[in-house]
Amino acid sequence: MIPCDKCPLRRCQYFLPFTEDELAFMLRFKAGELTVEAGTTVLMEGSNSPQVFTVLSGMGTRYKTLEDGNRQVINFLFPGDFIGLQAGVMGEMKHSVEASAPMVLCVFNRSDLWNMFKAHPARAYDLTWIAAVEEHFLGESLTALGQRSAGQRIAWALLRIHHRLRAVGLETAGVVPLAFRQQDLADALGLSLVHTNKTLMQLRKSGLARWSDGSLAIADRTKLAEYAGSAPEPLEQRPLM
Amino acid sequence: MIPCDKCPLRRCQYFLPFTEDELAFMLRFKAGELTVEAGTTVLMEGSNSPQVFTVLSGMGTRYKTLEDGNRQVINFLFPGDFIGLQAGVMGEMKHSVEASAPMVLCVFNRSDLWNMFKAHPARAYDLTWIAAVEEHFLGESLTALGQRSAGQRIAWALLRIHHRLRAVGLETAGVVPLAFRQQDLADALGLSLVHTNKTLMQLRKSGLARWSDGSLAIADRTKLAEYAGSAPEPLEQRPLM
DNA sequence: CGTAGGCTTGAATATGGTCAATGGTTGTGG
DNA sequence: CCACAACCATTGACCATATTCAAGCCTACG
Repeated sequence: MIPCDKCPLRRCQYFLPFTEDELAFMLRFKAGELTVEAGTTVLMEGSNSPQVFTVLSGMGTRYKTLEDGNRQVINFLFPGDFIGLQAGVMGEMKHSVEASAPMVLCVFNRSDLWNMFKAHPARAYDLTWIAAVEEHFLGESLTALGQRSAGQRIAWALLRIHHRLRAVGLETAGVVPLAFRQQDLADALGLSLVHTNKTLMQLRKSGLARWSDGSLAIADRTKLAEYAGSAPEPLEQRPLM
Repeated sequence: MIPCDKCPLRRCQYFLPFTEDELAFMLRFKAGELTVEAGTTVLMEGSNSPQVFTVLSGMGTRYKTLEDGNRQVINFLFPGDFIGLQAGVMGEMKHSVEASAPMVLCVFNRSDLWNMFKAHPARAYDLTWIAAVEEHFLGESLTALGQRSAGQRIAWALLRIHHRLRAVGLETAGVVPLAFRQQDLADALGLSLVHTNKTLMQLRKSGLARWSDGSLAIADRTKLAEYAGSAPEPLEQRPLM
């Protein structure tokens, strides 16, 4: 198990640094590590997990399944993302979590959360901050689904994913690894698989973005952002739990 | 100014009750009241408000405006909703807030938030809980936009609004007041105004839901939920800030 | 009385969905 | 080593849902 003081994520500028005090707390707070292979369901909608997690490495999806079998991917999970807040404070998960690639998760005990609020207000504040960031991103997603065309949505999603992976140091010469299926993206953006495929093909042919064989290459982010109809967002720091 | 111990919202079963201790804290925490008329912008995207709010009465919208002038309504605001978390913890609002009807807001100083985390972990925990509830609702909205047809979306939205207003005691014989324009609903659901209008008309003709002149009447919630393709959700309690 | 804002309606159009079939790759068992 | 199944990506044809455009109506308000 990687102790928090040796956590590779702490080297990313994307995350706010820990104070000595916080680091000491996290070392005790981290209860273990969970390694899962691609395809594993980590948390189930409606479950009452005794644990909460932080993604240490790998990728996954949060999603909801509807009565009619349709699926909505709420968002994609990348290193540094916190999982299980709803179970943590509300007592029940409102969506499921599945690994799309081999994943390593830091495990925390839900019962320790309350202690954190009592004894470590700074960490509690950070957790709320993380929740606010999540809320912000969901608002962005909602805006994409509500106001953008299929092409713009896909461009926007690829940009956002690229941006997020760059933030955790997974980019090399404009290329990032991407472990999802086209179906996942389609389910995230409210598009059919067929249309998603055709649109991705267009982006590929126009040279704006190339996603195939688990790799996403974006040559000119500014141009893609223009196509997506969204300003390229700056890299804002956020806390890491 | 209504002191928190006399807050009418506390009488709603929808909200978890305060302990004596919490009530005492809230009495000091509440810094004032803000009364605005319909059409007023309470918070602007990008602003760095020194205050955060709770809706005491009235209705409003959270929304984002895009480069092209399009607008996405993130959600509707009702009594008991907390506003400004993002500015509170992240330092900047990511959406705007506008009053759709005369609104009274409880005002809190952003600078007191950190004191709350240090001195009142139970209230801090509740704030995180509120954030998690918000996240849950946004996920539901995302699912509605991504997976449901126009008719289902509108039925779903009307149900949810009805449900929320019932929770704060604003229902009388299946009827709730509703201060929004059709354009607001259209912008919330990613539909055009024209199509929203026609769909509302259909719901009216089929007798499932009747929204006109600022009143929404739902005769049979079960039937409407069936039409919306969603299970009628139970009333879950949440904290009030 | 004139204007503005919001609601209503019809017709033409387009964006994206559905259906159906094919190809490539991987893994498994005979 | 080959046959087969499973899974995912790809493509074409057709169709439906929802958008856009355009106009008329009603009410509130100055």
